[in-house]
Amino acid sequence: MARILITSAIPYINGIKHLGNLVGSQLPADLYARYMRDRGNEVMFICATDEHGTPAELAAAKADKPVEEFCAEMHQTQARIAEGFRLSFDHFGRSSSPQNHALTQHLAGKLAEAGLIEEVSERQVYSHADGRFLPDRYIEGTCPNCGYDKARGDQCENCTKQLDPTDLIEPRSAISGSTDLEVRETKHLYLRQSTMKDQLDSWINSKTDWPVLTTSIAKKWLHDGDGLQDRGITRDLNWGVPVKKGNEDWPGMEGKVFYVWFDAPIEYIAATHEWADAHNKDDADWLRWWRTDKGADDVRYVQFMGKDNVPFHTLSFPATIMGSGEPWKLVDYIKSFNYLNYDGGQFSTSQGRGVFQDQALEILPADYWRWWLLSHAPESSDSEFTWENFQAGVNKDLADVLGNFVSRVTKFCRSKFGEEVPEGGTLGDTEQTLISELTKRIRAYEDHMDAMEVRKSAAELRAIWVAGNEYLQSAAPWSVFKTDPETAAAQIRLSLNLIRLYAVLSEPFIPDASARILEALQTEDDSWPDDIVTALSVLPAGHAFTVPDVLFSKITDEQREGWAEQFSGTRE
RNA sequence: GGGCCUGUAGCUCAAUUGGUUAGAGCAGAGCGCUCAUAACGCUUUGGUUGCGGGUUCAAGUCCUGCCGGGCCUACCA
Repeated sequence: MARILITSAIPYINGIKHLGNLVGSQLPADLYARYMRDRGNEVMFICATDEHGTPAELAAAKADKPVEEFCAEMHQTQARIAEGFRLSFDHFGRSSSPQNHALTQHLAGKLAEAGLIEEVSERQVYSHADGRFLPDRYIEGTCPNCGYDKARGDQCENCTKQLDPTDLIEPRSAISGSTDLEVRETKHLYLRQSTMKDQLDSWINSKTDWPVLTTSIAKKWLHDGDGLQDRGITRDLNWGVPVKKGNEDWPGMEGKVFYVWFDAPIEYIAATHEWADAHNKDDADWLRWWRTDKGADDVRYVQFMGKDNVPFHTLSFPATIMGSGEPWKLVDYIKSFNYLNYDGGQFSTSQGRGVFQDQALEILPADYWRWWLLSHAPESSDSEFTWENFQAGVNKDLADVLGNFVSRVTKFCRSKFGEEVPEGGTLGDTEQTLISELTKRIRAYEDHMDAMEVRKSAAELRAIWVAGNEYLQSAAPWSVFKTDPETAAAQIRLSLNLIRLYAVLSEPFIPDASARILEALQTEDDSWPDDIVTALSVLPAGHAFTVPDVLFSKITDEQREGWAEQFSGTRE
């Protein structure tokens, strides 16, 4: 039994996320966590909300709520949605937790002791009307290069020229529109990750099994231009982790907080601490996942994230961990994803384009989304959601191939033998053929799941479902029954056991349907089929079951057309 | 501008890292079955692998030049 630590990139707090966010990290992480648990491993699956930063403050202001209250409510909302999608986090934490405050401050103190923190005085734009310093992107003005009047302070979207906010002609706040801006001197802490470049480089180079997407992004940041740059890890904001050196005040840093990208990944660790506290456990219980000197040396740590998160997880966070000089667990494998597009364009939060997570759950059960999204996960390149593909995939795979198989077997049994597993008869060559095919396919499924090959796993699972229909067609118990009911009984006994096997194998993808099948079969035996023959004899002759309701009803053309219309434009 | 990824059947994707005749699912066509959610099974149509050069006994795979799509480019996260 292995110990697997799994983290999903933590979703930002400023609103409800769309399906792209789900398929890019949380859903595949959940698939892997469920599978690893099903295989009997000890799993710690952690996620959280990422709550700090300017956008959170602005979203709270827009909602006319104090930021603490806004974040607390939105955390609850996101937690409910995660529950709705059956994301099986061991803990869903908050980056604003006291545990994260303490750990972030502690690690900053350690980095300072190691000489890896530098104080830098810099000039930032302050807006009197907004009462805050403005990040470059929140300053708008006329581009000095092309004259575009909505250029942002970091870059002109029109001519793509990189800008400094002070380059802008007639700069104004993007928040309030105020032109009452002032350049102020302010002091910030920088993480001297440039001094760790070689260490990070050799670490990345040692990860030869990582996806190209992951390592190429890391190498680009390490070697591009002047190489890895130092990074500011503090901000002039109210909402965040106050800058401290461990428990001590940090002279000159009063009123400042750590930058959200500094404290967000630390929350992976702190959330595990939150988990321990929430379950009345000791520090040792969470430290054994994270400290290699306290039991974590045999932990395999896997991170899931969208490609936009890769630099922070391959460079900044490892620099924090390594630089601390303490034996915190470094990530062993990073599974990164491309983006999911919506019907020919990007999902857009601001334009309300695409399907948001709360809306998805309102129109269809979680399993529909889980199956389609995972079987189309954007692994090798961006992938695309269209209503036609979604309808076709869900109807064919879930309703016709799997759902109908369960239906035809249980209903046939009920009509010919009653609602219990029939006895008598023996198995023949057709059954041997099925068993050898299942054995081969299930081992392939395990290999793909172990390798986190999401789409290939889904395709193999589907092929396993298809094998059941092929078997029924060649065994044809409905004709055999007319002349040889004993043999038909043996065939149906095997088929009923096959349904249980499907429930077990499918659990990581479609946990609700899996549970409903096991309930209908009136069994709690969900053990993994290490041996197929054994697994196909779990339900003995005489075992009672019930015929389940339709597992997956089909998406109609009318529904599809209605939803395509409903989600094309602005969110209600 | 720079870097990276990507382009394979009408659609969504494979192809053991250079090795037989480029494979699956969906959609289309034909046949079969009648237990089942008009479901299932079998057979089948469909490709000059974006385009042009090159290396090689051998190229979807490597090199090069175009064309198209996408992402990142460090103060949104």
